Amino acid sequence: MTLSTKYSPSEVEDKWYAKWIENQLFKSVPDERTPYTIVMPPPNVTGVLHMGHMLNNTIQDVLVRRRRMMGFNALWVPGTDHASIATEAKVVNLLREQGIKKSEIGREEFLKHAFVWKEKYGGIILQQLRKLGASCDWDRTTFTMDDHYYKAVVDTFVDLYEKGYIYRGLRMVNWDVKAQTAVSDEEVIFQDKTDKLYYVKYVIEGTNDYLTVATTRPETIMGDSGLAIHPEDERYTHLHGKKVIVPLVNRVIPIILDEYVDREFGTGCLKVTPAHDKNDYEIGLRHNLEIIDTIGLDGKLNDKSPFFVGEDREVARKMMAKALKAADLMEKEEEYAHSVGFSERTNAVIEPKLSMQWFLDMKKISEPALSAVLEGKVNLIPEKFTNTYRHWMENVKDWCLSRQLWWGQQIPAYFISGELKVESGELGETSAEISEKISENLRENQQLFVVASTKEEALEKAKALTGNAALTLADLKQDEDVLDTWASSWLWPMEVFKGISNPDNEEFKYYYPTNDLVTAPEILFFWVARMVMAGYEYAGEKPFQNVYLTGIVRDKQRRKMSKSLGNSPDPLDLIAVSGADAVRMGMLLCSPAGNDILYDDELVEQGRNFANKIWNAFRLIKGWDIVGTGQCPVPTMSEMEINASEWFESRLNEVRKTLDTQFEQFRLSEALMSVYKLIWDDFCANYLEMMKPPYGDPISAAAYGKVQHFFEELMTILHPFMPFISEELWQNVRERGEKQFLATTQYSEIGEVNATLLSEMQHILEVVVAIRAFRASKQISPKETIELFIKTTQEPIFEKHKALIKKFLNTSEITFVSEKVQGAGAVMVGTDEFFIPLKNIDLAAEKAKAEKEIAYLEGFLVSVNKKLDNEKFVANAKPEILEAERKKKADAEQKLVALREGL
RNA sequence: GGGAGUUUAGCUCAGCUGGUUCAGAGCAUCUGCCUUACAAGCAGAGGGUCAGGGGUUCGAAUCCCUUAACUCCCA
Repeated sequence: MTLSTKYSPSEVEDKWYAKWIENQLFKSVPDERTPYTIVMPPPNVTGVLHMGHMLNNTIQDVLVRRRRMMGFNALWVPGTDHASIATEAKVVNLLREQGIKKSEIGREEFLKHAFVWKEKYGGIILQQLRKLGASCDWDRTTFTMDDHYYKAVVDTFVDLYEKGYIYRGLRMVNWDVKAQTAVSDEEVIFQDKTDKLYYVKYVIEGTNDYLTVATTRPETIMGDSGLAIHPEDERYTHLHGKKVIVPLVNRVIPIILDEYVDREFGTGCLKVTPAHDKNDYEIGLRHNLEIIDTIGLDGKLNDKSPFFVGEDREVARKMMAKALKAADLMEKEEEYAHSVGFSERTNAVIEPKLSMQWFLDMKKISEPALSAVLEGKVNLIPEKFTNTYRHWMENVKDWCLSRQLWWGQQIPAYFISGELKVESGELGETSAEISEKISENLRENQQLFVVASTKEEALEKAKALTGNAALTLADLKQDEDVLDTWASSWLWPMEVFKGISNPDNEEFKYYYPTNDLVTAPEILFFWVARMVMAGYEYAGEKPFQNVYLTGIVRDKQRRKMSKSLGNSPDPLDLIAVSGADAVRMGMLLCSPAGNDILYDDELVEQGRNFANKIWNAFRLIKGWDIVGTGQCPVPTMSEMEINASEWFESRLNEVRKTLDTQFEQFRLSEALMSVYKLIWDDFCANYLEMMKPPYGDPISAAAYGKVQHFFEELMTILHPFMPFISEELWQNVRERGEKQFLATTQYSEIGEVNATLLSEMQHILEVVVAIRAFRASKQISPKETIELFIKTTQEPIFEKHKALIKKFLNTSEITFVSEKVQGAGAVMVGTDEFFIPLKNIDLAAEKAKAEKEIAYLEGFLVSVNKKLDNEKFVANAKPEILEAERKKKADAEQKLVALREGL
């Protein structure tokens, strides 16, 4: 068999993934074993695989594969999120291309289109994850709008409402004019933008004087209902209690005093437009100002505005500026850089808008979620996120649950008759009047709407509420809005096991709480924290034990990967070129928990090189002729082979122990590095070189068996990181049955670590390196044999490993001496001395080298002696440290003696 | 403005409760090698006053204070 010197992953990866699936290796059903469960953060149904998914899912796969091999009943549940805003936007766009308007076809028809779209394009990402090697139980793939899931979300809403946690309220929301919905604070992205800052004149009533107000939004002037100054601003003390005239509109509004005003900003005068700015709304409430809503839901000026009706806010802004200039009410305008909120989904500038929404009171429900993390029932990894988490949870704001969309779970509130929505205040109403009206409505609403899981139940409730038995379904009108997507995904760890819709089922009891969650810190609050809340509220138990927060994948210049920058490689291309194993390894090697990873092609290259190294180790082993099989007498192993194998076994066990602790602490990149070095340095560079028979010679069956065994062991510990190449080589390193797979092979017990043997070999290998360096410095070719004299106090060790030294250093002869050898180059390792006879030795250079070493050691001795002569050190230092210092001293002294002798 | 975090070799990071031969790894760099497993490789080598300053201590990358730069979260 001739094998290429290069490993080609593409031939291998698809083959094994298909076999794993065909044999249902990733399927899990409850049994007597301990479960290990991960639920995948469900990607958007609209999504395509990007580098962030790659990192995140690689980590999950590593964790779950390892547990599977540790004998746990390992389960990784995949799924997708319906992502209301993002998906609805895609469907709307698609329909628009076909000339169909959402409003024309109506809700039912629209949802049909949406589902068709979802079936066709949704979940591509899950297909792509297979390329990465994701070992999910695909039969359990869940969608947040599956029937049972939909019902769970609706029932939860009803339950929370009945518990009094949900209320309706008029709030300033972030309005996305493009998507026609409110979006959460987290979905607003602030970006720096340069706009104009307009300085507008507000004439003081009854005078010719005016105040200048700086604003970026002159189109909201029509909604002004006050002008605020700081109470301690001496420039304006004389104006307290006065009134000003709104430019062009000619409405008279009061000057109010509020400490919110930043005296440094602009002129220190702030126009207050309660309907169109969050802070202004608050000020308006404090001062009982009018709320004049002049901008409609579409972002265009409405008929409450005296002019520019029907113009878009951006257009109206320019028109207003022009009109102000024409009326000589504009003092000046200047360039102004500020940060503006954009919708994450549609990129539209967010319009603060007052509207009626459903809210969840977070106070009560968030308490257990906070203490769970503080008490360590749920661990955040890395720990530093605990602070951020606490800070957020202690200042948690109520959750706006409603979204003005159709794609999602429709809010199960039924209005008994007529339209009750209060969009905003009427012209001329004060905020106090509006608040009063709202609470009136809420009181009224007690009779006017009911919340129920189904329309039929709602009807019963409505009848009971109104005492009107004649009510029919036609008298009920369900709220048009859907719930925020997070109001479905917060149930994810439970409802993937139907833990909400059928709480007593066996699967839920078995798999819940799950073990680890791997996600991005960006969604710590609006997803992770809420899952913990839901977990305690509905299962009385945390949803997971550990939350591993990954970093963000950036490019080399620390820029986020983004489509517009074009700095993100296509993960599938990467896999096609370098193989999934290489990509996985590249991503993992440089991603300690919580740190951003700076993606670079070099990382994947390192993965590819590693795969190739392993491949070539395999080729070497496969190429050996074996004697001792069949009829032939079984030759025993040589002493070197025995020593080498005992050493490697200890080394393997040592690393496996290290791996256990590294995994416990989620130090995955370190764990992978341990495996990397074990394979490359210990196995390939050392062990295989020790075991390798001279060219053309066969290897004994016994020795071969050892090598084969260790190679298999290495494949098992490599497998979670690089599942494909490890499976491929494990399958081929010896005969396997049809149904045997590395992916489901169980780890062996970790054996003993012989520390003496390890340090012994370490010393020998150090000697090898030192003498190789000596050879290199003297330009002695590796082919040239050397004679070696050893002066040591530990002769038995060198005697034991004589064959190894000979092989590694290409020595002709090894002789032990008790005196320094004249006319030879000298090398010192620890207190052992080595002499290599040379034809022409540069005595001066050797002498200079020795003197340099002596000078260093003398200096070193001074510092050690300083410590040992210090009474406080001797009195305070721990005994083992004292002991170590004394040994340093003795060793240095001994070395000095040897060096001085040499001179 | 409030809070948190980071700053260790050219790059990315380790370095636990202060103490082994004057700080480690991988990558990158340099030198020499196409030595029949692997040039996607082998054998070596160089590289850091641990951000600056001060303090505590017999002893500080590690603890405290301070300055600076950067990052994130909240307002």
